Amino acid sequence: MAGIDLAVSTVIFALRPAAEGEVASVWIPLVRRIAEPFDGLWALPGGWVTGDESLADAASRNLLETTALEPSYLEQLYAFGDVDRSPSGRVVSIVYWALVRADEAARAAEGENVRWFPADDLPRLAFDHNAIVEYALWRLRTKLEYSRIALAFLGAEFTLTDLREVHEAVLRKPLDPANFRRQVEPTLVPTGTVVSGGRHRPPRLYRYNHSIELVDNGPLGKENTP
Amino acid sequence: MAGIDLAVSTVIFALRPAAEGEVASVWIPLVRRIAEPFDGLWALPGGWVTGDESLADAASRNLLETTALEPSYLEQLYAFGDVDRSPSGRVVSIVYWALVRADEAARAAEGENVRWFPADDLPRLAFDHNAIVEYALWRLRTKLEYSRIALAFLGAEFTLTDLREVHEAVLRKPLDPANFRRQVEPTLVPTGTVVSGGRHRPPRLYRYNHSIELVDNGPLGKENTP
DNA sequence: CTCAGTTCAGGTCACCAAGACCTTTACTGA
DNA sequence: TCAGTAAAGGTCTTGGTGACCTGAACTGAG
Repeated sequence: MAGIDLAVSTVIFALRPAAEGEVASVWIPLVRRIAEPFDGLWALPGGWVTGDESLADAASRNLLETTALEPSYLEQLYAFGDVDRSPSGRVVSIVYWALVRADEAARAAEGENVRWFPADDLPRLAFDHNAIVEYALWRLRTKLEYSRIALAFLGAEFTLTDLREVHEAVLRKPLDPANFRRQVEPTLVPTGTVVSGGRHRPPRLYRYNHSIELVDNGPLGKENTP
Repeated sequence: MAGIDLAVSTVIFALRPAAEGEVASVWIPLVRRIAEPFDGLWALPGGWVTGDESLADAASRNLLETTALEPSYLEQLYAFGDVDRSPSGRVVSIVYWALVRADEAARAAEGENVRWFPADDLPRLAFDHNAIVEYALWRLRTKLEYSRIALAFLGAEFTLTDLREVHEAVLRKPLDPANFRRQVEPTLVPTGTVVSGGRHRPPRLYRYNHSIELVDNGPLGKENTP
């Protein structure tokens, strides 16, 4: 056990709104490494685990420090521990994945050392981080189909079209509005109000149904923060 | 990061064959702790991660050393890292779960310090190991329904009844033989031979269909050893 | 040799969820 | 007032599932 360093990293997903006739898509923030190894390359935000915080706390803290983001959903992804994944010594990384709302994402100061990238078109990253993002994306897409994590991308109230566009952005394919409604409406509560202003029939606003679990993580349940 | 110890533990599942009119059930081997903390209590087999082996290798090695078992399936379960989970200091445990065949399980020398327990009726265990086993059981049962891990409990050739009994043991409920056949038969290859000797129509023997993936772990894929 | 007992193998039927597609509703802006 | 647009709500078909039934194939008792 001697000589093994323990790190946490987080794959942070946010939606970049549709850019004029486009569809929205999934983006992630990366930080530029300013030291060896992989000096100059982009990498997942992360850092070392301190002795007095849980793994999830360490992930949240690092995320706040490096990108100023607070996630609306946070879940452990996987522990990566191959012997040769870091040229500078043995590092085991506990990786988390997080979802942030669009308004939250705007707070992430872009700059010299923090930049957003489209999740499925990344440059070469430091360490094994390309593979990690690929796996995180797979988890996000898989989980979207059997749980309700899409809500973590949205605010407290939203229309069915908002929610459908989140699904379409993550899954990268159009969904039938009528069928989508049938599937998700039973898990939501209408607020009673509608959104007027569009050149069409005004959509209803919905809210979470808190009596239905957001995701089913089995006995682990309560780690997330939705 | 100073002062954090990194351990691996494994939840090992095996089936105990039906005992006279009973149904088979899931059992796990535990080791008795012979030092503080929790001296005398039962715990999951595990140990420290050395600097020159991957996490999965460390799990396999510890499993072989403490219980003489070699799993037919091995997958990472979760990284447990709460601050107070060990009274003797900060320990982060990467936990794996494994499946072993019945013939393999017989090799696990029961003795003063290794004993098998029924998975859903355990005594109080050391550390947070009760919660860990509960989560591992949930994963096993969940995964059984959407993948083909049940095959890891069986040998190379088996009847549909063998396979169905594995499912019934894990899920703790009887399954309709006809419906079960319809669901799994397309994923198997008949060997052409039958088993005679029973007081009934002789069942066919089947084999894996290697052209179909055992489980879908996405881009992580190849970590297991089925 | 025959038959009762047992499980395997293969089918039917009703039901439900999902996808494709259509109609009506309700609003805005020209 | 009307054209355009998306919401809301429906129908129809299909595929998968659970419940259940029938015949096939074997063994062992009488």
